[in-house]
Amino acid sequence: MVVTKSLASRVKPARMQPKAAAEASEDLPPNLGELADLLGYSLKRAQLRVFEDFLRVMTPLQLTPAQFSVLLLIEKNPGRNQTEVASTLGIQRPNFVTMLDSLESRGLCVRLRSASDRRSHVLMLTDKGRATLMRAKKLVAAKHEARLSELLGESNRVVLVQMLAKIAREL
Amino acid sequence: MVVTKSLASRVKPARMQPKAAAEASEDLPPNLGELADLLGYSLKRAQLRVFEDFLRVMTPLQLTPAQFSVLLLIEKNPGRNQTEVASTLGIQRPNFVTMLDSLESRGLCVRLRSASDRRSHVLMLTDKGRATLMRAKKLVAAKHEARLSELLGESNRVVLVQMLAKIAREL
DNA sequence: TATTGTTATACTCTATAACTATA
DNA sequence: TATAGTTATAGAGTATAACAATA
Repeated sequence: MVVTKSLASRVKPARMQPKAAAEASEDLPPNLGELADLLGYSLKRAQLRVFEDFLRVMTPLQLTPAQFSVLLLIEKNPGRNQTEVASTLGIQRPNFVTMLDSLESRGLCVRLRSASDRRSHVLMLTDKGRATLMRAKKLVAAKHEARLSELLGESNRVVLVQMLAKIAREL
Repeated sequence: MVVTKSLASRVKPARMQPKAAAEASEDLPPNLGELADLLGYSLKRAQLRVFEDFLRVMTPLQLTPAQFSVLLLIEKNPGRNQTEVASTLGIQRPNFVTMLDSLESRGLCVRLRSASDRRSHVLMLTDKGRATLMRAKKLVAAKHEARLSELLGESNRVVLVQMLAKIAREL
């Protein structure tokens, strides 16, 4: 690639690359350089890849990672209200309303008026929600986490999760 | 995020969970349960935390992680066109236009018409771009990556990056 | 007065189709 | 015909203010 002189003169030339000596870099993909050592960069790329694989595996059940986490949390903590579940997952309460609308309209969970505090909605899984979640867990374990375990080795996978949890907790 | 930091940092997460979480913890935060073992979950939470820290450290230079990665890639691979840089970073070409508009309007980089193919724009850093990037690198190394290294230990930090890169590459 | 769920809204990211100018 | 950069646009995800019902 040659640069027109009048335009190029506006910037300091970063060492003219000899056309023939441009060797590998002319037709090969760009070099990541220091980007490859940046934790945030590999973290983001890995997260996108993992979510992509999660969605692929979960296609038959049509559950996003966020929806799956909501169902898991309600199952483990039945009777909690929207504020509690949302804040545990780092979801803003207004945004959680739409998420719940979706899950409830699919018959996976219900909002029940609390008798002790009539402002709050107690969250519970339906039978269908429990059944769907059980199928989802099996899919995730058998096709998603298993694939990661195969790629990294199970002990490394566990170490990885613990390091990530530590970052989320303590950074 | 409603994660209590000071307390959580002192407590090693117990792998054993009480059988019925609902009864015992009416006033405690909900139990994450199986969520804590899901790689995708800790991956996402860690990624948000790391980007948050990056933005905090980068406040004086007003560079997002994405903008920083673009500047790094242009510095390392001067003379590449928009399509090459964007696709290397996993950015859609239409979205890259706005990003470049922003960086170019701040005088950090320039688009030059290629003489060999007048359709494409060759990307280069300006002097200001190089200076800003150098300051940014120093901030990231001294305040951001150093903090992660302190948290995990440098050798663990390197291992973590390599595992994440492997996921991004091979999953 | 404070809190729960909700509505409205806005801003960022991301994804796709289609246009233009070049090849 | 195909490609590079661009425009327009639409869909997620996320953040904040404010309101009604309830405490």
